[in-house]
Formats: sequence, structure tokens, C-alpha cells
Amino acid sequence: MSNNANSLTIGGLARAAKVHIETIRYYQRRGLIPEPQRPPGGIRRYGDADIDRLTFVKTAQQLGFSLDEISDLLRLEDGTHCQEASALAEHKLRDVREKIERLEKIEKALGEMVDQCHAQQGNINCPLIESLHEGISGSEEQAP
Amino acid sequence: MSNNANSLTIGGLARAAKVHIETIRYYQRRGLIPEPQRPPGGIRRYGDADIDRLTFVKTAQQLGFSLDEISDLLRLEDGTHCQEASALAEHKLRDVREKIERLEKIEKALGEMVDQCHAQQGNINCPLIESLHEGISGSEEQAP
DNA sequence: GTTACTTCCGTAGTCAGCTACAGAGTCAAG
DNA sequence: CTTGACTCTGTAGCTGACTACGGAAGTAAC
Repeated sequence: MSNNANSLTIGGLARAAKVHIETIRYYQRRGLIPEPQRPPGGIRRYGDADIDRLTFVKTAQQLGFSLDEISDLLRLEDGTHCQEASALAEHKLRDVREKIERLEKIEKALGEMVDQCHAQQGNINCPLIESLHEGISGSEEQAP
Repeated sequence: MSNNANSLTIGGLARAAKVHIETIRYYQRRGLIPEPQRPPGGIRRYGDADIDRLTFVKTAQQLGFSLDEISDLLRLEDGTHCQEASALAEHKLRDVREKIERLEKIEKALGEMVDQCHAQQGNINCPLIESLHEGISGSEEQAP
């Protein structure tokens, strides 16, 4: 079921990427995905590349990136000039590594909790909050 | 600067955790953080535990968890009964591992991009989207 | 060539997660 | 014992990310 030949209508694309049609239009308006030329008075067609792009947006979102940040990532994908791209990529790379570190701490705490629970009976509690409490050496910019 | 003795007012807590006062109240209404007793006609006091809890909420949020999911995580921290806790923890653990996997793919792609850029001159492009395109073996439930 | 399904485009509504504000009460400093 | 900064409660408004809807036009199957 390959759609390289841009054979999909927007409805097919939506089904393939498991998003609403309206979401696709919304992303087009925001410039997250390209809006293909449409034959005068006709209907636009989409292909595999669009499915992948949509999937990427959705996944990145689940990882805590905003649509603006995802725009940045996609500009990289689209091939910006080297210097700009490199700076942006390094910045995003730091973000990503920080996210991974924090998730690994949560993973460790959850894992320990499950083990503990399989080992003993009764009530348990787990140092989930503490897992992040120590050594968040990350960025100092956060809120207000 | 330790506040074990619950010496902070809500304003101090907000400054310490780098969130708005209104956000703290909002979390209290949602049951994400406890609302301490207040001396009749007086003012509530907060301590280190509240700072940590707030920080945890904010961090988890940046990792793509919704406030509802964070509620779940916090119920674990608070010590639920073993069986319930274990099931929930295992579920969350799967989520977390999936997130880590996906982030690592993005990390790899970004890393390669930076290297490539340092090595050569001119325009580059990077297989960011492809990094996620192959082998998302994760959950099949997503949108509509 | 009519019918049923889509697409297109614009605008309006929804939901989560805050953020702001009004008005009354609290409290520490001087 | 007043002044100025802060808290409390409730309610309203805002932003990001969709989601729904109305009406005209395209299109595919009979």
C-alpha cells in the first residue's frame, strides 16, 4: 500500500496517518506540512512523504514538543543552510538529551517500584518525585 | 535555603518552584498538590515537599504527560495498594520506555546531522522524519 | 445526468491548561 | 494602629491545538 505517486486525497491521507482531515488543514495553515498545488478547480493529492511528515508531527508532540518547536525540527529536515541548521540542531539535541535523562530517571523509579511490588505484599511507596528531585542539572529557564 | 518547616507562603512557594501562584491554586483544585490546613482565618504554609511535587509536575509535563497522567503517577508516589499500583506502574513504564526509544531515534538523527554539518560545507539535509518512520512498533491507538 | 460522497474554504466552537482580576481579609514593619 | 504587601475565594478571560459546521463545487458510480 504505497502511495508514492501522490494518489491520496486528503481523506485518504487522514486515514493513513490516523488524524482528522481538519487537523491536516490546520497544519497546512500553520505551515507544518506543504499544501500541494491543485489542478485548477480540482482536488489536491498526497503521497507517502506526507504520511511520514504527519506521523512525525504527532509523535514529536507526544514527546512534549510544541507545534512551534516541531516547525523548527521540520525546517532542519527540509535542508536549511548549514550554519543555521547546525546551531538549531545542537540546541534541539540538548533538549532531547535532557528529556531522555529525565525519562530514564522516571523509568528507573517505576521499574524499582514494580520489582518491589512483585517481591513484597502490602502497601508500598516509591520515590518517583525524588527520582527527578536530585540532579536536574538542566536549563535554568523555565516559567514566568 | 531549606524549607522543611513549612515556612513558605504561597508566594514563596511559587518563586521557589518557578510557577505562577495561580498555577499552584489551579493544581490544588485539580488535586495534583495537597492544600494544607489553614489556621482559622489565617494563611497556608508550604515546605520542601511541595516544591518537589510542583517541580515534578512541571517536568513530567515537559515530557509529554497530561495533568491526568501526572495525577496517576502521583497516586503511585503517594502509596496506593500494591496490586493497583503495580498495574499502573507497569503501564506507565511501557509509556516511558516508548518515549525514550522515540527520543533516542530523534537524538541519533540530530547527532548525525550535526556531525555531517561540521564535516562538510554547504547545504545538508537530515533524515529526521525517517528516524521515526521505520519501526514505530508502539501502540496502535492514536487519533480519532 | 442524477445521486452520494468528498473536497474546499471560511468561520466558529471546544477543551486543556493556565492567567488575570476584583474585593475582602491577613499580617509584619515601623 | 496604620500602611503596604501579600493571601483567599470566586469567576472570567486567554492561548494552543484542535474540531465542527455550512454551503458551494468537484467526482465516481450507476
